[in-house]
Amino acid sequence: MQKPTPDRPGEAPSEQGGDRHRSVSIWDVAKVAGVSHQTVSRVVNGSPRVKKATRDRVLEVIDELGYKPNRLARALAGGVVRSVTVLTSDTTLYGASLALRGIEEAARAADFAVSVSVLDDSSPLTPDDVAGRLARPGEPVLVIAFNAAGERAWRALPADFPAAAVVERPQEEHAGGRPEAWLDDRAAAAQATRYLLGLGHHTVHYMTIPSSTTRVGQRAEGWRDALTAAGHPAPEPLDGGWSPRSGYLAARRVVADPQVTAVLCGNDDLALGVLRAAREAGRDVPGDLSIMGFDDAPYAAYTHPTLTTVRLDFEGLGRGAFGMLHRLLDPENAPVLPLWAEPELIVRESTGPAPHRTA
Amino acid sequence: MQKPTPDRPGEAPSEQGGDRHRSVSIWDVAKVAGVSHQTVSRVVNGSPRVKKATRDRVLEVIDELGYKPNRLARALAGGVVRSVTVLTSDTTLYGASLALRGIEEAARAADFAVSVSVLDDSSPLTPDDVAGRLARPGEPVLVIAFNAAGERAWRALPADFPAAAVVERPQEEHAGGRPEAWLDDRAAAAQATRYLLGLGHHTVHYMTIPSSTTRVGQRAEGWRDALTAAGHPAPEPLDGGWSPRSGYLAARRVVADPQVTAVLCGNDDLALGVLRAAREAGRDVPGDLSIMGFDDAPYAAYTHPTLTTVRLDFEGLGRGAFGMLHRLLDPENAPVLPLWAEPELIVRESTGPAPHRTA
DNA sequence: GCGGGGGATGTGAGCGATAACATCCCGTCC
DNA sequence: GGACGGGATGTTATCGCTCACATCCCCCGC
Repeated sequence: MQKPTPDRPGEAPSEQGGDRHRSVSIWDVAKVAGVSHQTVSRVVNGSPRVKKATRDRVLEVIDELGYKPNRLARALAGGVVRSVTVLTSDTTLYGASLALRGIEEAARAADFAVSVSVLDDSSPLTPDDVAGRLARPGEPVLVIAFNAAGERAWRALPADFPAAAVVERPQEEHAGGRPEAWLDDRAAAAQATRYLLGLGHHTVHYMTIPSSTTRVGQRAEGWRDALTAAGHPAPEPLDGGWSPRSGYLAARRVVADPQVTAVLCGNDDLALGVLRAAREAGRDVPGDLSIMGFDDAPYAAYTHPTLTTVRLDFEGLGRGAFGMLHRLLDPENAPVLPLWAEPELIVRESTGPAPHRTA
Repeated sequence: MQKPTPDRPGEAPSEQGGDRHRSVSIWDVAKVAGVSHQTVSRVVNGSPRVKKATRDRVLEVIDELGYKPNRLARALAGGVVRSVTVLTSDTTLYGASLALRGIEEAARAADFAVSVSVLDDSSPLTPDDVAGRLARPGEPVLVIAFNAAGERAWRALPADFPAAAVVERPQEEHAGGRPEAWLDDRAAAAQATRYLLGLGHHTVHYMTIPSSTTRVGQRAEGWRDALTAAGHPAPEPLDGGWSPRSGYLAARRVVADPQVTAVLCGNDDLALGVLRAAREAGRDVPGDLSIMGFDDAPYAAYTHPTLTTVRLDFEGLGRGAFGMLHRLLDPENAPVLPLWAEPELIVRESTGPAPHRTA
């Protein structure tokens, strides 16, 4: 009489008092329900080839015992994946943090676990390094590539990884390539520039955010596009960073120049810094100078003056990127169609008609 | 000599062309190095009982093959942990996002993987639910409990989980309890209030952020403490939310009251909203009305007027919380002593002497 | 009445590591 | 010179789960 019920291989013959904290496993459920562990596995994974009666009983036992599948074991055994690692370079950047939130939401809805691994500029980012950040080889990856570190990670990622990214612009070289979600910043910047030109400004200056791509960002290109299309030469862009402080520092000189009547900034933080520089230089906004941001940060509607900006749907973008990855993993997964909202111009107080030219 | 090299149990006798993508495992290293998998494991885990020569050879092979231990397998087998799940309710709140960053930094330094699970208000948060979010039972947890959802999660967490939290205030009931990291908001708010009273304001109003605890937050208490200590009755607090918009809405009425000359806000976003409300009501800041924030968000130094606020070291707090957890897991882990910086009053333009009383 | 299909289940072999215990080897000590 | 002791390694059992394949059973058709 070795086994009345198919005993768990290593089941201790003693009573259950022994182990302090072992959680209920698939075997426990199987034993109570009087089926094999594999049947339980089938029920848990929704296999169709289980008789209804059996399935119901197993479900009942699962509920009764409070069984939760162990993600680790599942992944180890090579089952369905259900986890993503997000590679991002800064969880506090407005766009990145929203994208992360979007990813997390979508992932949770799909019952995926989300790991976050932060890239700093010093990390090597060889394929090996990236692989080392994963919970297990072959785990799906989402990269938030809004800046150089993110972009590098995205490039470093071996092509055979299941991965998707939120990027500033699609990679043309890898056209065959991997799924990427992006916002049409270029068009949005062009629209913003046209809007400013339409107000009568002779030209529009642009302050850059550090771009993920080597030379110029999408926003800068859109700005240049619009200027060129309107027959205006593009002035030299101003190098900004991400913070209000960097905007302030970069703007101090230019803002004093009366020839400059409109500045489009790569994000709202920069715009805020420029706003302050303008005020210190004694220029009225928007009377003497129009200042425009990008992103529509929550505070943009409450600064003084309130910021004209472009609203970007970073959260939707994150959700979309996850959706793409999800579909990549299994084409069954419906790609939610209207993935994210288009950029939208939000006109507030910081921009206005060009001043009368006195020169 | 039964087996020249101890073959891996299920090793396919065919050549290695078969499997496409299996990563190198401990067995592969063992075979190449001519030792048992266990010896490799010992080397990887720094066990002292391996001869130097052996260790060196194994390390060499590890390097040559690019072997990386599989976290999943490691965890499954009950080895050292090296992963944390962070429970947070909103990755975009300033404090929470910084705390998350701090946690991630510290975790990475300790070679821990970080998972993030976002709590929404609707999640049930029974112990079972929390357990379901973990990669595996017994995984360490860090809770960012700045608001109600986070606080609920922290309470719901069974006491036998290895866990730590970043909280608004220590839980007195569970005094025996679990490690918690917090900033002395109460003292900071009291200090802020005293500062305002010192400017000659007859009283100070307070606008709350949604508190994690049932009735009032730490900041509100500190404010009340200071008022009481100075012999002033505390006016009814204003209910704010987290956003500039909510601050604006909540302030519109009060701000018109000339009796109100100083408002301390639960965070900078609220202060920004109040600032706008004040401007719309025609009140000069800081001439007629002093407005003060909390947090020292990056933009606070660039608003108009710039915001007097309290700088809080959320990032350090996150690092500290991880440190506590790390030590909890293994007392060996040195508790980095100066865990985080104390709150610091940052005086800028939005506060000033009380106006002369005309009434 | 019997060989065939399937559907419903069970069995056994790993996944990649660690823990616990079993060996092996070699220098010491009596 | 042999038993002893301990460091260096090897072996085996597990962790909790999924795969691939083996069974088993029942119903159908000729």
